[in-house]
Amino acid sequence: MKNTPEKSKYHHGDLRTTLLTVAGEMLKEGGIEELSLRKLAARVGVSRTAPYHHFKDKNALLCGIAESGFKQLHQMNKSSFNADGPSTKEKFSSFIHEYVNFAKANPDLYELMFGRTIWKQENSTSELRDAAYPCFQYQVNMTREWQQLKLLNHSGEESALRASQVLWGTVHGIAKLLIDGIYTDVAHVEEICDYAVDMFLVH
Amino acid sequence: MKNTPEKSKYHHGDLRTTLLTVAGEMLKEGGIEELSLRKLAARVGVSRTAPYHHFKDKNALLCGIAESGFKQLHQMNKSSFNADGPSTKEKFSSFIHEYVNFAKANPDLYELMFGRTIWKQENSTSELRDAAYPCFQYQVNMTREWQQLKLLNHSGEESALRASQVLWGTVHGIAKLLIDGIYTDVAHVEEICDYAVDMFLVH
DNA sequence: GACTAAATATGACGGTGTCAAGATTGAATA
DNA sequence: TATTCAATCTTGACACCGTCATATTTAGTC
Repeated sequence: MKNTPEKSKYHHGDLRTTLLTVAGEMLKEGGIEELSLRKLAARVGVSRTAPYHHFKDKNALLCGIAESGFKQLHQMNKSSFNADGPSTKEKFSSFIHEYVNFAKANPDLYELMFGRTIWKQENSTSELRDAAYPCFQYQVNMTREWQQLKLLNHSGEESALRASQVLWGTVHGIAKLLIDGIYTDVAHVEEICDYAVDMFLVH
Repeated sequence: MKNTPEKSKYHHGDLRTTLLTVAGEMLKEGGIEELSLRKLAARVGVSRTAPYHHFKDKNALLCGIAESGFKQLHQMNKSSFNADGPSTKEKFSSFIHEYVNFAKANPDLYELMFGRTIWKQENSTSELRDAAYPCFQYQVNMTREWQQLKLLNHSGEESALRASQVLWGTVHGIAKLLIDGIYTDVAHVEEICDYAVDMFLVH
């Protein structure tokens, strides 16, 4: 029975999900550079090559981790945007803050999700793309609404796609500079985000 | 004589700079993942451990490459900002475009310069920081001037540092999303930059 | 010419991802 | 129930990698 998530005897029975879970833990503990297939296998208590029956290679495993990250991020955006209480302007501010804080709270996961390791040279799994693209698209949709409500500073012809690319670029850039250790004053993240919000809002 | 850059007989005589040059070439050709100390040594025609007499470890070599990258970037910003012809508004636009295009033209170098490999966990050389920090500071100075000329959209108390962090975040984020293969429509870079400029300018 | 320190080379170690081939197991079939 | 079979797991091996300890060669100085 595949559906008993309890540990079987010799055939692990649930290796795939276990690998993803433990790999996620290792990522959180020691960063991507501490995550090797061999250590992972050892920690799960399985031989070095056992993971290869569930993931084509290391890249596929990383894609699997990133995939769940995008689902998380997408969910976060949705529940924030669909909240009842706050005004649209507040929701825009929330998006900026929550996005950056997501990256700040899960630095290594975020690094993996948006790193070239996964995206460059056809490395991305189709499952990963199926999780990531809707997440990207949702950001465009949010931006379209903000734009239609005349919230965003801009002159000339409007484009939800372009505006979204700029907004996303901004939060992504701030997050990256923070995560990678270039913005060293982690304490001031909220101030930076507030300032970004203010620079984008029409006054 | 140290100052003869011609190839000596057995003692290379100029290994340090040669290593930096060739490593830069390899970076451009095959990306950071193709750049190993062993391949580099082989290509230069020297034993595997010879580089260790000129760089403490691989990280120090990478810092050396990044260092020259920051000097390039700094120089680019300076000459653009000090140009005689264009208006201040045009210079602001130039900064955005040139920054992103620098990253686009030297993707692997840029990746290295701002990657966690170099910056995380005390990896950065003091020489690297001496090249990078003035480059960062210059961006703050440019931003201060744009701010004083009331070019940038914003309400409330102004901060050159915060504004610069947001602007830098934006160009960095756009560059990264581009480089890492997430923005796949490389052809539209200029449009995205134009849109960013428009969103930041006061109207 | 002898000496010293810098520069280079060789050998070795532990680590990595991954492939090929064999062993074990659970489930379906006969 | 007995047999077969495919999925799963293990062992062994290979080619890389960064880096250390050690030996060798060379360039410059007294």
